[in-house]
Amino acid sequence: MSQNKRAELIRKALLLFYRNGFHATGMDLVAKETGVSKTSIYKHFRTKEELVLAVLRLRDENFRNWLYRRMEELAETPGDQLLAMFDALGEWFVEDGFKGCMFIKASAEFQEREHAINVQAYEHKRLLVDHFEKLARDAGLSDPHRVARQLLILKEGAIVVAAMSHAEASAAEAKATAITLLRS
Amino acid sequence: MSQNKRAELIRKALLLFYRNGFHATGMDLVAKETGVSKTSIYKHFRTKEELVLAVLRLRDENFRNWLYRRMEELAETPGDQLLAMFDALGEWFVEDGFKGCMFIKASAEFQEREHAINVQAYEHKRLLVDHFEKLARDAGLSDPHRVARQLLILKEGAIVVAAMSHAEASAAEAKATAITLLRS
DNA sequence: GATTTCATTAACAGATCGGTCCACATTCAT
DNA sequence: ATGAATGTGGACCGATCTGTTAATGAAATC
Repeated sequence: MSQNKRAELIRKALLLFYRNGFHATGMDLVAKETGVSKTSIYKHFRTKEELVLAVLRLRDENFRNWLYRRMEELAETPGDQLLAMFDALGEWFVEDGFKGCMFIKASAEFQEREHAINVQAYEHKRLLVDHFEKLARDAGLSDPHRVARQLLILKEGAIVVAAMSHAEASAAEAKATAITLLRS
Repeated sequence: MSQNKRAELIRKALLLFYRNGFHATGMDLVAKETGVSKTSIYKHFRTKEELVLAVLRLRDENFRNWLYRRMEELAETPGDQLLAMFDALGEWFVEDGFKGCMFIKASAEFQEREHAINVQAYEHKRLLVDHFEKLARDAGLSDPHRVARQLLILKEGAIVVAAMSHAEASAAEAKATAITLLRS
């Protein structure tokens, strides 16, 4: 299997897991939908868990790249970029395939805290917070670490509310909260 | 099976589903751990889904009762009670069995938005928002509905962050955000 | 062109899934 | 005591789960 086909397999598996959930998506379905036989899949991933981890790595890369780029496109200064994150999220919420945060869902399905999947999901959030903190520091805010974590809470909350109730408004509400936060 | 045993079954099933997840907890395990045979379980619940729904009803009742009572115990005025919610959440986060929000996890595992389980999870959040809104109105805040939804976002975000990283600090961070919000 | 190598596939394990059937134990009215 | 009714548990059902094996096809090397 070429590197291309491997990447394509991960890409398609991501869509399946995102749409149907991890436990609810069997490897037979993955094989059928990707057109790659189970034997070939298991040649490259020793277990389903390894495939899930590869999918989460791809998701982390895609999501952070998209979010960071969109934040830069929507605002100039670091402070405005932090606020623009919620505009970017609002765009995501109204996309057709939006189904909430894949890492929250992964964390919900694999509960043991030591589990590699949970560790990776947490790593994704840590990278986000680090980025927020850098922006907050560049914006000259007094407690960048604290602000970054508060913004993470607002982001996660907005995603959860949007996923459960199709309430695109949650992005705007979280942004309004962030504005009062950054002005305080 | 008496009404008592039925309630006991739901109570024990709740712990299993909360700890292990819904799909990952089979009915055989439920039978084994509750000491009730599958035949008896299926006499009272036609499907696993019905049992899950009963569990979520119990969880909704328990959680809201606990939260509302704790908010009242911790603060006198409606405005302070809204803030005290985050102190109550902080107490929850450090409890031994804390594993995040059961409704977020249910919603993550049963994705179809029309699914009865999702509808019920959303109903839980709606009842919370209604309560927040009532308190916000009693506190004389200018836009109670908006504030209530912003507080919901903060609550969900704090829970998600706490569940993924054992960061009890998230309750305090969310509270600090809420304070700036209510003062603005 | 023969042979080695590798990838792919269908079929198959063994376990577990949600859900059912049946034989039996218990209770109750007669 | 006896018959009907009810509740219970363990064995069982087909489907599906993750993961493997054996046979096949194609491509590459000599």
